[in-house]
Amino acid sequence: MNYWLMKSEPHEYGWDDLVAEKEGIWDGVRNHQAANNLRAMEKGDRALFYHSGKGPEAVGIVEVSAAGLIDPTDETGKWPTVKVKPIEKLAAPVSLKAMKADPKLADLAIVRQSRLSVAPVREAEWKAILALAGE
DNA sequence: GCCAACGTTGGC
DNA sequence: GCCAACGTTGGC
Repeated sequence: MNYWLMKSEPHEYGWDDLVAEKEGIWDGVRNHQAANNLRAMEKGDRALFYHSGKGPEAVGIVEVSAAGLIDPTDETGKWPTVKVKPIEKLAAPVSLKAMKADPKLADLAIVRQSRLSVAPVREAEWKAILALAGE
């Protein structure tokens, strides 16, 4: 089981949109580092759903429901994607500020490189974030 | 193949 | 709205 963090602008595609759809496809990634992370995902992996922009915070947990897909919006047929489904909304959202303030999360990929839209999360980091969420 | 210029993303 | 970080493009 691997853990990830997936970032989205809530105005473009937010947690509520995913819940309404029941399953979402994570298309539109055109960044090699993020794409490599998408390729490394396996069905059953868990990811934090993170809202970027104003008041950036992790809001929910999703599960990878299909992995190893090709982005249907990609004309070249090369960029990867996955499908995710919502598991649960966090009891309390975890702000980027709170993550940055936690010494256990000092090496978190998203803290170190804010522009990465799909980032790995270590198991210890995952647990630390859930603790911050009051889970 | 290097590097400067430019564009985009995302936090503040 | 600004700026830092990063990626991409294009001239040489």
